[in-house]
This record gives sequence, C-alpha cells and structure tokens, in this order.
Amino acid sequence: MAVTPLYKTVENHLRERIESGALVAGDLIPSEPRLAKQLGVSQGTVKKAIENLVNERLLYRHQGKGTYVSRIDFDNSLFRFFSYGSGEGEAVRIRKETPMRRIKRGPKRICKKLGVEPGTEMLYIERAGYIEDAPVLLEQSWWIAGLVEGLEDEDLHIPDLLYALVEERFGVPVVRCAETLTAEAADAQTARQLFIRDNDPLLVLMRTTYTSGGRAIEYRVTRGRADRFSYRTEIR
Amino acid sequence: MAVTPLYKTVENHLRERIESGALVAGDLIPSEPRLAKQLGVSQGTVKKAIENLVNERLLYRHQGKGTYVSRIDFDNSLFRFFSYGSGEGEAVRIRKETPMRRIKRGPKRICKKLGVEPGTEMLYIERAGYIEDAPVLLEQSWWIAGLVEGLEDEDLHIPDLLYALVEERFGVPVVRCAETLTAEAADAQTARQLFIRDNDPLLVLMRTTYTSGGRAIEYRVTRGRADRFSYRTEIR
DNA sequence: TAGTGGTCTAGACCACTCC
DNA sequence: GAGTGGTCTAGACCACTAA
Repeated sequence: MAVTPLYKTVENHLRERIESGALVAGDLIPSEPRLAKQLGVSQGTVKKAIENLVNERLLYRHQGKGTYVSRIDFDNSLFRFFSYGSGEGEAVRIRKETPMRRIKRGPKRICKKLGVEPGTEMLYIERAGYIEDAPVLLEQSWWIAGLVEGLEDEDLHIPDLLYALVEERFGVPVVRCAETLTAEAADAQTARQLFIRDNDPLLVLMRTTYTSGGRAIEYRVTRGRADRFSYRTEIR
Repeated sequence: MAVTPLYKTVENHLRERIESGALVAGDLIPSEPRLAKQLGVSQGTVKKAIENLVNERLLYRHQGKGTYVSRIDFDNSLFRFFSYGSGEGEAVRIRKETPMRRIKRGPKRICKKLGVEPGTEMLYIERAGYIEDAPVLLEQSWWIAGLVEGLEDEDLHIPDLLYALVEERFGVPVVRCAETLTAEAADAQTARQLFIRDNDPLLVLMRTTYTSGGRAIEYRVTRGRADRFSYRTEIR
C-alpha cells in the first residue's frame, strides 16, 4: 500500500504553490498554526514538512518573523569556484562585463537544449569575467527572446548577477539550474581573449536555467582558465 | 547567552563516539529509548538529534532494525563522474589495475599535505582505470607506510575500491575525504598512457583521505581524460 | 512477540521581532 | 503584547524486522 505520510502532503502543497508561481522567491508563507488549520493537521506535522523544505533550501525561516521562499543560491554553483593561489579557498569577486548582445535565431543544438522549436528567436549574450582586471572567464548565453524583451537594449545595464535583473524587470523567477562540468583545450580565439596559449586547459560549465513550471529559459556555457579555478568539496 | 539545545548535546555525544573510534562504520548505535534514558532526555529529543545526523549522512536508519554509523560514500566523490556519450548520466563501471607500488621517502610536498615530517616513509602506488579496456584515468597515491604495512607486497591483490582493503586488513577506518578538482593539459607521458595527444585536457582530482581523529592517511591525484568525464549537479 | 524506527498529536515554555 | 518560530516533553499508534 502506498501510504503517503501527512507531512509529505503538506510538503507537496507548498511545493506546488511555489512551483506554480503562487508563491515566489522572497514571499512569506502562512504561519505554522495557520497552515495547520487550513490543512487540518497538527502544527507538529506542518513543522516537520517545513523543516524538510528548509533542508532542501526551498524555504528558510527567521525566528519571530516567519518562513520565506528561498531565492536560488548561486553560491552552490560549480562556479562557486575559488581562485587558486590566494590562500586556501578564499572566495574571490569576479567582475563581469557584457561586450555583446544580439537577437538571432537559435542554433538547432541550443533550441534542443531549451526544448523549443528550432529557429526560435533567441537573445545571445557574451560576457567576460575579470579578477582584478585580468580576464579569467568567458560566457556565452542564449535566452528565449520572448521572455526577456528589451534585454537586448544596449542601454540596459546588466549587473554581475544577470538573474536578479531578469526576475525584477521581466518577472521571470529563476527557480533551478542544472549544471555539467568538464574540461577542454582552449581554441585560438578563446586563448587570445583569456591571455593564455592555444590548447591550455579550460574548465567548462554548461548550465540550463529553469523558471517555474519546469520551463527552460536559458542555456549558458562558461569557460574559465583552469589555472584560476578549482572546486573543493568534502565527502563523508 | 550561548544556550546549547539539548539535541545538540546529544548530537555531539554521538559525533564524539564516532570520531574517537568507539563507534565505527557499520556499527549499530543504541536505540532511541536507550539513549534517552542514558542521557536523561526525552525520546523526541534523541530522535531529533539522530535525524540531524542522518541528514548529514553520518548515520542511517532501518525501520525495525536500528540506527547505524554510515560507511563513507564514494558515490559522492567528484569522480562519481559519468562517462560521456553513453546516454545521459549513466554510471559506468571503471575497472582499476595497479601496475606499480613501492616504498619510498615522501616528497616534501606530499608530506606537507599529509601533515607528517618531511622524509617520512610512504607507500607510493600507481593505478590505471579502464572503461571497456580503454584507459581513461591514472592515479598516483601516497600512503603513510607505517599504517598499511604489507600493502606494498605485490602478491596482495588490490580491489577496485582500495579503501575496503585498508579498513579490513589494516583496521584503518576511512572517515572523510577532502577533494579539489581542476583541469590541466596532459604531459607527454600521461598522454601516451591515456592514448591522447600532448596537451589534451585532463580533469584532475586531488584527494586527501582521513581516518578517525582527523589524521590524514593518504594523498591522491587522479587524472582523467576530459572527453570521458563530466560532472553534473543541480542547484536550487 | 518484542524491539526498532516512523508518524502524528497536544501542549508547555522560550526567544525573537514588530508594533 | 501578540505573533512568529525553536525546543522539549509525553504518549499513541503504525510498519518493519528478527527470533
């Protein structure tokens, strides 16, 4: 018998309200007693459901204030990389510039990644990342043009965290990303731009970004100088 | 005032018993009612403490059986990599061979990583990993020789998961690893061994392995063909 | 059948935030 | 002071495991 625990039902209720966009990042959700009454369960059960969602980082809580829907945490990106050399895993600020943006039809490969018709109009953006004025990464990103109309305007300044702008200006919440990391050898053009030699190693991060309802909105490839990036973790 | 919640005290009690080696991987810990009595708290508090440690994957539970100390989970290694090409993130078995092992004094760099005196005797091991008979990774590892006496014997077969042998044969539990991932270009020798060209990209994983009490026991560098490895994750 | 963990409830008291 | 989440307790009932 597939018996679903009550707290799972509560979790799913909240998950759906977030996934559907009824609750968006930063929103205050109803309090424990309120939810308990609404759903006809005890406060302890609501607490357990919320605890689980907090562990998943879908929600966060502040004593005395309430429970909020999380903003996506890019500190968990694989490019939460640490600069090499500078004493053991210290986070380093990467400044980003946006030298190029242009509307064009999406290449077949990209359309497929985003699950849209081949030839769909895309906004193509190229960015460069600097650590203390030295270029260390290059980023190419394709957005579904219809979702971010006006982002192609060169007068619109793009902040370091592009997603903040997309959420605020276009009302498209960024909910989730899938990332794949690998390495490749630099081609001539990339090498020139990053001041390294041809075939020097690059770390390559491919990212698909999703908004609510599981819709993909962006595909992005970031290439970073391998001598400037590494990734650390603990296993237990 | 720094008030420590009771369940934290319980967590720390269990953590200490594990860290000290009084409880080792696979052991059954006392039941909830037993711990509650021992420590003079309610069963709910014990349950909360254990839940937290389960979330950290330090423990795992089986309904009807009990609560156990986790074995280290190498599926969480960054080299829980997936082979490319073979349909989307399917795990692939990597067969390992051990062509070389030798006792020698540790290079200064390695001794420092392991926190031992320069010149300490080490067991140096070279291994190669194959996917369907194609060599895809090379591994160099340095062990503190005194801890694994006899491992240098060529007649002693080394299984794919070396750590299993170390735990069983030498009674040295593997408790934790720290990993750093980056990329580099293949040198001539590595390229030859992996059947790639000089300067082709490699993913490089550096790992320090620890036993109980925070003592480092191994330093390892694994180099894999970038075209055969990638790493995936989700961020939320 | 006895012992384990898993779910759920009800209620007490505390600490923090805001008005 | 009213409302929020955080901690802690006590106890009921269920599901799974082992003998």
